[in-house]
Amino acid sequence: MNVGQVAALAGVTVRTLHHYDRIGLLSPSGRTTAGYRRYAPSDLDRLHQVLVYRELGFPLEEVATLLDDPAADPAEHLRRQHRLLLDRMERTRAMVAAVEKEMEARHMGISLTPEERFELFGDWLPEEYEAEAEERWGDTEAWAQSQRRTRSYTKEDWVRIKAEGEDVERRFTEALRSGVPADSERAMDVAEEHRQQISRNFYDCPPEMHAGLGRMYVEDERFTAHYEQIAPGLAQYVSTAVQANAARQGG
Amino acid sequence: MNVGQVAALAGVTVRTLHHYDRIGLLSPSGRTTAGYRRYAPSDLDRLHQVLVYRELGFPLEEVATLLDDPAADPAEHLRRQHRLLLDRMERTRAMVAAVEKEMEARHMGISLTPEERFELFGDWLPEEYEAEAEERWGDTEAWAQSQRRTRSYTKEDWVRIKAEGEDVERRFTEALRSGVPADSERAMDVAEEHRQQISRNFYDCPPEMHAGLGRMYVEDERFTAHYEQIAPGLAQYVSTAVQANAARQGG
DNA sequence: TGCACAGCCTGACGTCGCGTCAGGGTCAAG
DNA sequence: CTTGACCCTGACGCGACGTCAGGCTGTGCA
Repeated sequence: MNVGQVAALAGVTVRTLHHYDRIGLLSPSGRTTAGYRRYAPSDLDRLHQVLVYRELGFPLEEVATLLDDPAADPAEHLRRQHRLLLDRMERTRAMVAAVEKEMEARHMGISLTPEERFELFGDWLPEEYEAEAEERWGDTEAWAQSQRRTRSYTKEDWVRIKAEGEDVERRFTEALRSGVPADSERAMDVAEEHRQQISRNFYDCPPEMHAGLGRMYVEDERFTAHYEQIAPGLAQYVSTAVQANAARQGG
Repeated sequence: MNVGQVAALAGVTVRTLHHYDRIGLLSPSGRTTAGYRRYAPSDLDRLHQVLVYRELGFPLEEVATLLDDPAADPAEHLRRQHRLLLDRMERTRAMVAAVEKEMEARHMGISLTPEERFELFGDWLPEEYEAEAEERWGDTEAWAQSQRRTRSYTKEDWVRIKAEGEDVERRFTEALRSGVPADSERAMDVAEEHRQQISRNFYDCPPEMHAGLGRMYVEDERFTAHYEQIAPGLAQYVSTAVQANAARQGG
């Protein structure tokens, strides 16, 4: 195969293949008399490995050493790639969760701290941080207030949305107080309205995601506190109702 | 906050913040009399957005236009980031599946075509490809043979592993022929041995992953053909047994 | 009070992984 | 035998920083 064909097959440019040849990462196993690069099947195998490692963020030089390691059989590469991909999955899942948390925080008018927001970036060393935090950045409450002030809301929208939210919370509280079980139809109906309210006012929130929020209400103290402040036991109640409703929707 | 503090918090280098200042992507809202950069809370918010978009692969200039768009409120950024992260999840999931497929192909001695391997890279246009494939790359069987020949196995290991695999397949076939249900204990036990064999000889294969392989046996004609060639109905039988065994393990 | 040392500043050059010409040879179809 | 698609080798450019160099600032402690 010629460069152009390989490039088309692999989804890279010809220039990329030239580059890989130049730096010795992937040299075609043959040339025509005219100097055309000719790629053999084994070259394609190697190119594939290169692209996977590249996608995983390895610098090309390191890819070369990995692939040129005579003690590494193909299965080892596959295992490593598999492991790294699972790592990426986990990282992405965590980022999705973080974005959803932020969305929900906005929804509830809670302000996350900068530390929480940056938690996913860099190799976070909590113990190193904890001690220095106060000294370095002083009064955290001032920060939080500042955060709150700098948020940009259209006043009237905010008022309406807030009223809607409080209405749902009030109905949850009533249900809780009158002893209606959290997985009852009544509670689930309020949960469903909660979900639709989020979808209308903030972001598309399918049942599965709503269930994730429900879990967060009991797992994250910030959100737990918001509900517990309204009525003791409300966090767990809302959490259960929301998850039950999601299960009902799911089938 | 000074640059160093912001850098530590966000997990980037000071140089990166200098760079973002220089290109106008993120200029601190203040300076001390000595010229020190002073970052306000709102600067941190922006930095966070920058890092998320950067992580998602946006060039910095585009990040700037996104963030400077006056018509885009914070919620819109969150929604976009959420969508893009879900896309990435899906892509990663597909790559994991591809690697697992490749591992299993090796396990069974099946050779995937280069097209299959590259399927995930570049925006794959199958219809454009289909027609030209034969003309451009000729006899696919020759390719496949070549692939097979270029694989590097230690002969004796390969013989042993192959014998083990055939043993399990034989026991599956016997179970099928004697009318034992695929979700019976006997069939599941063979499935479990199948799983452990993979784990020993090829790659760590937890029950969940094994279940994924089971699904592939009926969904991918290449693997279906392998089993159907041994005995009609074996592909579905193995698939069911493997998934039943995974369910048994899982709880 | 002085000074050591961590932290900040602004150039300026280097690196990595290519993109993008420029200038010129090759090959299959018509 | 020409036309147009495809190939070659430089060579320069670019994005997103890394990495000094040379010099100013801020602070803990002797």
